[in-house]
Amino acid sequence: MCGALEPHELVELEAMARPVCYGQRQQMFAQDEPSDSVYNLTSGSVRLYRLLPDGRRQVVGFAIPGDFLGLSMSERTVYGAEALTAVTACKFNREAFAALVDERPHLLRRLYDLASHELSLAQEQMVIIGRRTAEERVVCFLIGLRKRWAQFNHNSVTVPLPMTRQDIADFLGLTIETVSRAVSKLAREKALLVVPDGVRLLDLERLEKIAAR
Amino acid sequence: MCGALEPHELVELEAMARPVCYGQRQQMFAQDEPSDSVYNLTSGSVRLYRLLPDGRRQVVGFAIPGDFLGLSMSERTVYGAEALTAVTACKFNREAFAALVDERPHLLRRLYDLASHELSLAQEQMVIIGRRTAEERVVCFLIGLRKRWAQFNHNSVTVPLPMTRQDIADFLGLTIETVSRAVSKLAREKALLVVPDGVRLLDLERLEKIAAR
DNA sequence: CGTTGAGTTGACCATCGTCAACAGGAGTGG
DNA sequence: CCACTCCTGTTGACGATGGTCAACTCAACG
Repeated sequence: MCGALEPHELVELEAMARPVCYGQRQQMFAQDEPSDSVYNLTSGSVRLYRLLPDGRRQVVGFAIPGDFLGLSMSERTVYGAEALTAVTACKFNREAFAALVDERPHLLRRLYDLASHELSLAQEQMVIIGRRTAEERVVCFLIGLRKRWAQFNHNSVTVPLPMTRQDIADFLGLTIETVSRAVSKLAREKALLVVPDGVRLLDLERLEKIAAR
Repeated sequence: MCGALEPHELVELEAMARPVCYGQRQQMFAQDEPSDSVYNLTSGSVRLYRLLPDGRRQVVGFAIPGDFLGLSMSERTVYGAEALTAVTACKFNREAFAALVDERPHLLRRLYDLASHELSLAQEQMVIIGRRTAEERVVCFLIGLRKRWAQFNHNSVTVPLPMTRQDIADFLGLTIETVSRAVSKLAREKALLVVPDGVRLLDLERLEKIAAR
C-alpha cells in the first residue's frame, strides 16, 4: 500500500502511526466490535476468524508482516484478529486514517484495489474449499503461504506455520485429523519434511503439480 | 450505489450509460480478458464464474437487478459473466467511469464499501461451503437469494431460480445430484414446493432454523 | 415421433468426519 | 529431578455424508 504514497505522504502517515505489540494468543480485536483502528503488521503473524452463531469458528485468513488489518472501513469489525506469535504493528486511529484517505483519492484508490484483490483471493479460497480434496487443499495452502512469505526470505523452501493444525483445518474446511493425515502422507512420500513450527517443501515440482490440477 | 449520488451526478452518470441487452446463455464478458466496461444490471440475472486450469468451473456468484458487474477496476476481468435469462443492463465505458470516480471521492468511497461488503459475503460463503452439510448449504442459498430478491417483490415466499442445478451445485461446492436430492427431501417434508424455475418456501421458520444452525 | 438437455432417483463406494487411544513437549509442583 | 497435567498432534477403526455411475422421466423442439 505504501507504494502508492509520495514521500511527504509517507511522513504524514508515519506521524499518525503508533507502534503496538501483542503477546502470543493475545486478541488484537474481536469480531463485531466498533472498529476504531487500522493496523499494519510489521512482525509476527495473526489469525483472522469469524464466530458462527453456534460458537464454532471459521478462520478466514492469516496475516503476515506487511498486511493491513481492519481496512474494511465499516462501523464494526467483520472478523476477529488474534496474534499467533508475538506481534508488532503500526496502529492508526481510524478517524485520522479515514480523514487522510478522504483528502488523498489515490490512497483510497489503492485501498479499493487492495479490497478487490482480497475479494479475488477469497473467491479462489471458495474454489479450493468447494472443489478440491483434502490433500489438494493442504498443498494449496502450503504453496500459497510460501508465496506470501517469499517477499521476505526469498525463495526459501521452508514454510513457517505459526498457526495450529486446528487453525489450518478451520481455514480449509477440514478437521484437524484430516490435515494431520494429509501432512503425514506427504511427509511419508518425501514431498515435504515436518520441522518445528513449519514444513520444508522437498519436492516442489510434485507439490506444484498437485496444487495446479 | 446510486444512493451515494447527488441528483446532478446521477444525470452525469446517466449520460454515460449505454443500455445493452443480452439473450439467454449469452456471455457478457469472459474471464481474464481486458476489462473495458462496467455494468449495472437492470433486469434479468447473471452467473459469475471462474474457470479452473483443468477446465472445470466454479460459480462465484449470481447477479440480480441492481448489482454491479466488473467493478474490480483491475486491468483484466477476474471472472466471466453469462446471462441466465434475457438481461438488460447499463454499460459504462470503463475509462469514463474511472474518470468520473476519480473526481468524485465519495463515489470511490462508495465503491470501496461495496467491495468490502462483497468480501464479507465471500467469507460467509467460505464458511457455508467449508462447514455445512449439503442440506444446510442449499437452504442457506435459498434463504440468501430470497433476501436479495426481497428488495423487489417484497417479502414474497417464492424464490426464482433462473440458474440450473449445475450452477447451484458449482456455487455450493456440491454435485448436481446432491442438490437435487436435498431439494427433493425438503419438498417431501413440505418445507418447500418446487415450482417452474423456482421454489416456494412453505415452512420459512423451519428453513431459517436450518440456515441459522 | 425422435432427439436433446435438465432434472430426479437409486445403488454403490470413497473420502472424510467421528471417536478413541496414544505420543511427545511444556509447564508446574513436590 | 521426577511425577503430573495439559495441550497439541498423530494414528487407527469405523461409519456417514456425499460423489460416481447409471437408468429413467419429462418438457421443449425440430
